[in-house]
Amino acid sequence: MATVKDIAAAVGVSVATVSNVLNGRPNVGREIRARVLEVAEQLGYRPNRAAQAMRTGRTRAIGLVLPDLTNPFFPELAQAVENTARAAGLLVCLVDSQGRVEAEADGFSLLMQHAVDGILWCPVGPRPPPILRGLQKPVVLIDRPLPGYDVVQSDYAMGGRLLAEYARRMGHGRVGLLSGPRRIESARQRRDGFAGASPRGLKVAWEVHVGFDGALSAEAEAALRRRRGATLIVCGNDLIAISAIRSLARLGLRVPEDVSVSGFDNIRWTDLVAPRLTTIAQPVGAIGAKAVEVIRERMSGAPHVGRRTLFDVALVERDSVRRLARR
Amino acid sequence: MATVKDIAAAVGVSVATVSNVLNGRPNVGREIRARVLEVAEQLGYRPNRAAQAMRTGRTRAIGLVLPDLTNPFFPELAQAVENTARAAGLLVCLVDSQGRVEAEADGFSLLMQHAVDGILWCPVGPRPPPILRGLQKPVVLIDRPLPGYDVVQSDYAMGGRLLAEYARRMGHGRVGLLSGPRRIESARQRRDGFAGASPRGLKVAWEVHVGFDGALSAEAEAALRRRRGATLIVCGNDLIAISAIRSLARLGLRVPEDVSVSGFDNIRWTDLVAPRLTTIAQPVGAIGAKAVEVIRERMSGAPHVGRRTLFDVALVERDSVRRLARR
DNA sequence: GCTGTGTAGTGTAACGTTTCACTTCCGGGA
DNA sequence: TCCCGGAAGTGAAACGTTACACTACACAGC
Repeated sequence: MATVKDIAAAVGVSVATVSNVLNGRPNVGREIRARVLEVAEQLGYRPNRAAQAMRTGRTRAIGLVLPDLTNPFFPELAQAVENTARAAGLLVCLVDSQGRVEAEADGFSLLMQHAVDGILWCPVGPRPPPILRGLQKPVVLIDRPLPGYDVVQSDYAMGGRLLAEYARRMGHGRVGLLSGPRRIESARQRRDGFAGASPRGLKVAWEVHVGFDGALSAEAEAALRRRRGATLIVCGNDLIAISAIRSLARLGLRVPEDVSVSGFDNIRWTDLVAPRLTTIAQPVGAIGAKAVEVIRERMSGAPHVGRRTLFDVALVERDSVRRLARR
Repeated sequence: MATVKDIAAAVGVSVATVSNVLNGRPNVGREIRARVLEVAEQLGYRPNRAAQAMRTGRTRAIGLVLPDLTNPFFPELAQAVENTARAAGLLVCLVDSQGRVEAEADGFSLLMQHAVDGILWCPVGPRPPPILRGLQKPVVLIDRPLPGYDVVQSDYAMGGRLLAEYARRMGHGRVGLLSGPRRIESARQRRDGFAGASPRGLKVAWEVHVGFDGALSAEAEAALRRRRGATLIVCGNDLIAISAIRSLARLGLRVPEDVSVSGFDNIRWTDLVAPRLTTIAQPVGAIGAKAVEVIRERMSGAPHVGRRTLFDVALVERDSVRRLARR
């Protein structure tokens, strides 16, 4: 591959001048500038990123650390991040921790060795791993806030509120909660948004916490069996909702005729399952794009302010929640 | 961050010796070796990949170029690839081309600038883009073969055969094909496997090609409306099958009571849709892991032999194909 | 005592780029 | 005529690592 040296030799100037041209510095005359650009083009010159990285300490690559690509929320996010980043000339380095903090730490270590310029991170745990302490590169959180970090996410409180109001409007008085993990902040926000909205006459009969991957614990199964008067099961995300529907089906209960179920995320395929899922849609693509934008600002020196960027969400009404007759 | 120089200074040897220890070269005595390792550990030394890359020309990073993370086959694949790669100390750089060859080419350019050691690629087009001509790094194809490249994929011919035999066994005599894109080799393999198996008494009544993303063309909709005696619709993948089921539902047809549908891939959620999809399962995780293994061999000098690694697939019998009464 | 061989360790150039400090040249003002 | 300032361009060091060519030394065999 062609190097600055080759260009310099071809044009008959010094490598310093070539570098100056390539980096748009002003101290080069018109003609030489033009010549250099021309030759670079025609030699198919591409800067050697490793050499640049070595000299400048910047790699023009970012890390994307995700908990589980198997949850359809994340591929969509990753796609948006990658596309936005590539448009800005940034390479995306992927880590999928499969929900394990040790894998996450390994991933960070790898990313740090490669000296990525910044990290987009959706954390699995409630606190940053020690290895991040020694990182002087910007980190921007996606979807799940952690104290002291910038974060880009949906307005989950709004989502919870929307759901609560909708439940009331549809005549539901007692609901059961199949919430996401206790230690994941975004799960808590959804839950608190719902519980906190509490329109008159809406009561949370019970609550069980389960994983976001939709695997139901024995406790959750038991809760679905008993139900204690709940006419609507409000689930922490769509995966949980789909699992709940299946579980209810095994109990001989039909959704929404016998019991209603709501989801959260509006992942693709939620309108393909039966019944089609009523859920909260979030602008995943916009979140990914915004996250890249934020980290780019941070990479170019913007101060870290622990800022939270929120996106509006919307109720998507489909078939899994039934309107109850007014008593 | 600590460098070899720091270690050398701390131990009181030359940087060359430190490097020799770190790279497991033999010409260092026991004691010094131990000292160096100890100090490296305690200084939290991590090799600077950029500097290594510069010196050796190897980055210990690989590219993963995918057509569409939105298709559930690929996240699962990406997860397997990333995990296997990370276990081998390799960083995965992601490109999602959204099915566009220009985006694919951009991605390659980016990966080449960053000098990845190899590329895992699931191509969207029928031929490699020109930019790949100038690449001297190994490329291994995943899922979709291209002439002259190594490829790791499922035995799609076997899948097609399995499906054909099953169809016959279930009493279906005339089938319609909703095949994947004509120009994608893996789609062709599935199709040919099915059509080529042709047990006695099994007839392909019609065939329409559609995209792997499950968006049905007007022609496809029309074919589903007419059906021309087909009792089973054999779909190129699960996304197509799910779309077909929806489309049939809009026509007032129930699956499998009125018409049967089969899928391909066994993506997650296929047992959540209604009816649960009968399909062909492929070992996605194993494919991803194997692909990493193959590219690692290639990276360490194994010759390029245009080798094809095939994985067995299996029929997953669920509810979307009905047994027909023997006439 | 000499040569040969093997082990342990070192000095330093090189990879491709950026950047600081420097030189050279030219024109204008005093 | 001399000096100054700015514009245009250059030399070379530096980033962290590796690897080649080398030295120093000990010891065995004759």
